[in-house]
This record gives sequence, C-alpha cells and structure tokens, in this order.
Amino acid sequence: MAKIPLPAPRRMLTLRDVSEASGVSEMTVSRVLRNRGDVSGGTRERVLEAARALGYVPNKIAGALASQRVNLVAVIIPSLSNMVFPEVMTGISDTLEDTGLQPVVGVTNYSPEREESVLYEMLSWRPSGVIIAGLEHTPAARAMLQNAGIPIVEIMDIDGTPVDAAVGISHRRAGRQMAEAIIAAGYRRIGFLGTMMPHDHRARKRLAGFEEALAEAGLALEDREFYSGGSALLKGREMTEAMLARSPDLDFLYYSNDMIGAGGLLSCLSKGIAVPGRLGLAGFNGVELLDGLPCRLATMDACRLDIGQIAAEIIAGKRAHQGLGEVVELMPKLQPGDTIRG
Amino acid sequence: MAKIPLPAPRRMLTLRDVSEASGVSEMTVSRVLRNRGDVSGGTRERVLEAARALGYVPNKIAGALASQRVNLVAVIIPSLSNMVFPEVMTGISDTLEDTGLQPVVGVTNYSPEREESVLYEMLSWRPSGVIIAGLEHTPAARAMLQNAGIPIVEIMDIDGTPVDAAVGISHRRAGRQMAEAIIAAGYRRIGFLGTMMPHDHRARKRLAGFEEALAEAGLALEDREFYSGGSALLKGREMTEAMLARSPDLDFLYYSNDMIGAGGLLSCLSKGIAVPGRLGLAGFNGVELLDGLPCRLATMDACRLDIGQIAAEIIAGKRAHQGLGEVVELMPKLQPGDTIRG
DNA sequence: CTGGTGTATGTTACCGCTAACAGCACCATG
DNA sequence: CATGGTGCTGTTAGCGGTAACATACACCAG
Repeated sequence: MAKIPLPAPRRMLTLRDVSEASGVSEMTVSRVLRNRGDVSGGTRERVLEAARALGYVPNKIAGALASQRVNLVAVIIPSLSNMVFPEVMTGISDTLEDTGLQPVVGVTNYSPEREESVLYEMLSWRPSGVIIAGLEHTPAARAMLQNAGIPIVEIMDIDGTPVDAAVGISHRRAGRQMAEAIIAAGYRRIGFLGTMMPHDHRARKRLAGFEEALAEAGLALEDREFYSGGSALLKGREMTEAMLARSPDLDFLYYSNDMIGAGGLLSCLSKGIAVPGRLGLAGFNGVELLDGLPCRLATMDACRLDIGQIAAEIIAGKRAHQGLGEVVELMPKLQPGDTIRG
Repeated sequence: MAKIPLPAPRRMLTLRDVSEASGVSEMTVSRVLRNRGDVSGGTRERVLEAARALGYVPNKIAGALASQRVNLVAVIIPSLSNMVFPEVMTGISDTLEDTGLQPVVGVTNYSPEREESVLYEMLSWRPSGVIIAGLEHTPAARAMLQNAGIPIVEIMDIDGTPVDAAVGISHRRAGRQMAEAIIAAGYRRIGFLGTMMPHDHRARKRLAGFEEALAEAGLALEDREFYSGGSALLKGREMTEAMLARSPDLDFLYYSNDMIGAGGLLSCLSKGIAVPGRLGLAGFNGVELLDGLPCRLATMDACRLDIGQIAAEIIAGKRAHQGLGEVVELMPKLQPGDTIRG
C-alpha cells in the first residue's frame, strides 16, 4: 500500500491532483472514477485510495461539458406546499433512482412568467429531460420546450395539446364524474368552494366539467365562493360557514381541493350538521391527511404517484415506443367516503 | 432592422450561432447576454434580436466552467412531505430571489448514507454554498463540508458543533420549555407520542430536553409510544386511543409533532374527553394546519421561515461579519392554544 | 500633429474533464 | 515468424463559454 501524502486543500482539487498522487495519467483516473473502460485492479485500487485520501470530488461541470451529457432532469411545478407535488416528486425520484438521472426541482408559484424564467434557467443547464406541470405555458416557454431537443413530459393534466408527451388525468372529466355521482345520489342544490388563482388551470377545468354535467342534468350551481392564500383548512371552515349562512338551502358542497373540504367537514361536524344526510360534501385529490379525519371526505384520487412514476419512465426511456405526442391518461377513482349518501 | 434567418435548430445553439447571425464576435454576444462590459446600443439590439429569434439559451455549464462561478446553492433536507421543509424552502427562495443565486434541493429521507451521497452529488456541481439540515452527518459528509471551501450553513438545530455556521433553535431547550409549561399548569402524569425514526435527531433532542425537565421536577414519563410511516393524522388518532386505553390515568400527552398531535386532538374531541381539563395536549412546530382545527393545539413555533431566511442571507454574504462558527439561535415561542389549562 | 483617454470590439488562452485514437506489451494462432 | 487480437495506459483535441489582454477608432487638449 503506497503512502499518499495528505496536503491541506487550498484550491479545488482536480483530476490532476489525483493523477499525481497516484502516479497515473488523468485519463486513467477518470476511467477509474467513472468505472468505464479497462483498468487493472492494482491501478484502480491506488487511484481510489488516492481520491479518497485527498477527498476529491469530481467536477461534473467540466465532465458534462466534455461529454455533452448531463444526468439532470428538470422538474417544474407550481408549489411545494400543496401536498400534491411532493407526492409526484416521490414518484419521480423513486423511478429515477436507478437510472443515474437526478431530478432538480423548480417552483413557479403558479405564475406563468416565473415558469418561463425557471424553465429558461433550467434549460441553461442542459438537462436530459423536462417534467413540467400543466399544459398551459407562455408562448416563449412553449417555444423553448419545443426547441430543447430533449424529452418533455407535461404532467397532471391531459385536457389540451402537449408539446411532446403528457401524463395525467382529465380534470374536466373528473369534474363531470363527481357531478354525476352527486346528482345520482339525489343532491340538487349544489354550491362550489374553490381557489381563486387564475392560473390554477386544473381547478378551473374541474369546475368547468362539473358545471357541464350539472347543466346536462338541468341543474346549475346555486352558490360559489373563492379564496386565495391562508390556511386552507381554516379557509374551508370559514367559507363553508359563510356559504351556509347565505344559502341555507344547499344540500351539497363541492370543494376544489381536499384541504378546504376537510375544513368544511370539520365545521359541519362541530355544528352538528347531518353529513351526508342533510348536506353532502366532496373534495378532490385523495390526500393522505383525510384518513385521519373523524369521517372520510368523498374525494377523487389524482393518481399522483403514478403520474410521477410514468413521467420519469418516459424521460428515462424506459417506456415502449414513446412516439412524440404520447398521451397517457390515468383514470382517477371516485372515493365516496362517508360524505355522499349511499 | 436586419433580417435574421430562422433555421430549424438541429444541434444545440451556441454563442457562435448568435454571433454569426448578428455579425459580431462571440465575446460581444457574451457581453450583451450577461450585461457586462461596454457594448454600443445598436450592437446590443442586434444581438438580443438575433438571440431571441434563434431561441438561444446560454449554456451555463460552459459558462460556469470558464468563469469558475456557479450561481447554485445546495439545500439538503430530510423530506418534502413534512410541511416544515417547504416552509424553510420558501424562506430560502425568497431571500435568494434577488441575489442571482438559485437553490437546488436534495432530499435525504432521513438517511445519513443518502445524505452523504446527495451531498457528494451536489458538491460535484460546485455550488456557491450549502444549506443542510441538522448537525449530525457521517464523517465523510463532514469532511466534504469542511473541505468544500464554500459557506456551509447547518439549519434547524443548534445543539451540537457546526462545521461552519448554524441557524436554528435548541430542540433540547424547546423540549424543556414545554415540560416546564406543562408542569406549571399542574399536569403530572405525562405520556409521550412520537416518531421512531432513529435519525430524526431533533425529535430525539426535544424528548431528551423534555425528560430532563420532568426529572428535575421529580417526574418521569408514564408512558410512551412510537410510530413510523403512514398518515401522521391517523397515526396520532390511533396511538392516542391505544395509549389512553393502556394508561387511562394520564393527564397530558406530548406529541413529537403537530400532525400526530392534531390527530390526537381530533380523537379526544370526538370521544368527548375534556380538553384541557381532564387531559392536556401539546405538539411541536406551529403548522398552519392547526389554525383550521376546532380547537387550537398547544405548540411551539420552530421559526422555520426565519431559519430559511437567515441561512440564505449568510450564504449570500448579506450578513455582517459571518466569522466561521457563527451560530444563530432563534427562540421558539410557546403557543399555549386551547389545550393546556390556563 | 501628437498623445492621452475612452469606448467598442476582437484575440488568445484557458476552465476540468472526456471521446477518440494511438501506443505498447503480451499472448495465441496458423 | 508474421499476424492479429486483447488489455492497459497515455496523448491530443476539443466541449462552449469567459477573463484578461490587445486592438481599433474617435475625440479632444496641448
């Protein structure tokens, strides 16, 4: 075992430092560290030993530039505090795990401009692929995606025209489906409570589908209320109480997400309103949180884990013939819970 | 306005493409795009026009290699689904916003080995700084941090020895403080419910501080229960019911986080247990979620936003004399809510 | 006319690494 | 003995930008 001197590192270490410490060429060191090409056992040992002793960390910037390969996947989502997206991320990370690819997250806060600039920033690192939430982007963002020359997967939503591939559910259809279930259960005087964010296209589409189905049954929303910001749970409670005070005859409340739905449910429970007899409730997303509630809110699973997984598989090239324009539609399941009468 | 041809992009565009399209040298294009050095108005226009028309996206990999500057900050946290970390992220992003620096997140799932490999991966991109949760790392990870030659900020916790700077609260002290408040309120038969993760050092330290303070008052935990995985809200409910069945004489339950605490609270409410008279409850974190509950759980704010903000300021060099070893201790506030008797 | 001072642009030499190829020793084969 | 692998290592030439310096030209004071 050769003695390897341990200098105090001043400037960043390079391959040359390792090569000098181990007495071989930089190229051989590079080969050892990347496990590529033939290197004899002895040399490999010595190089690894030297690298470890020096505390060498390869410079991927240089490596990526030279090899024209970057193991990063850009993931662009509207928010991290939404519960939904961390779960999608989990699906992505797990699938990417053993591909050598690594996800890098960018957050847009539901702002198209911010999305555009985040995308620009990420593309400037030349990732191997892009996973981006939604189908609606600024023209410039669309152009960038189109010209990037890498696989693009738009996730969550499939109601629209993808740039390349898309994986998600039809929110319009999800809204319809919920409306149909509600009508079938005999509810007639229906109110809606949701977010006000103009750029939450998916919530908008759900509402559109919902109203469409109502209209086909000769019904219309009797009341609606929107919010933005703040604790969703608290907002759900407040809005529910406000709406019921204003429109006491409502027999069903449809919420744009489970958080505010849960707030509404808690409010009803504490006020002694009979759920689902007197008043039915439903949300959207199937968040895990609901399992802990005293009574299970009706909801619709958004297939978040699957979406992440499939998107990652497409990027990793693990899926059969991913012709451009591939659209994977997942089917959300209605979970009736205890808040729609049977 | 010169006509600029619009070719179908095949290979990636480079500075050379823009320089040819606009009739100036690559260097001048580079100057325009980075807004650095003197360039005449006319040239600037022409270059920007060409870049836009071509859809040129700069290659930061090459730029970073040449300039030896990378505008990335590595942020390494245990989990995204914990509520706590997205909020820290918000603090970081907001502060970094106008510094040209950009956070890149890595998630460790509370595994030290994973932390080590995530750190290695991130350092190989030569970031301008590292923000990493906790003070406990593998020896190799500590060595990497020490040798990185960039600012390192360890966040959330200050009970230990930081590599460089640290920003957080003393979880030990937080535990003590809660115990003291509980004892002062007259509770005596106390149970603990928490996570089992061996690597959640902060939860462990809170419990240690808590028990210390109990011991000083001549008390000890009467019962304890641990969980891992699953919906925290549901677990909180189940564990609470199990513990109360087993130890019906308890008069206080201390939870290691607000999520399971909320589950416990909901359980007590639905069972008609008098809170805080018969049974007191407290959690930890001050999550926004609690605002929506029918009754406010006692908790302790972990200063998450501030932690993110200050950490980012240190990395950005916005703070006065950040001598190595700087420790910023934030003071969490006890929020008694409605579940500790007054 | 000279020289100094800008302003605007171009030239050169890398940054740290890897692809591609070249070189060399060693062996089996016909 | 020429021939052609095969296994290991080194050499060369970039990857696409940027720092630092060089150059060109205009302008004005002396």
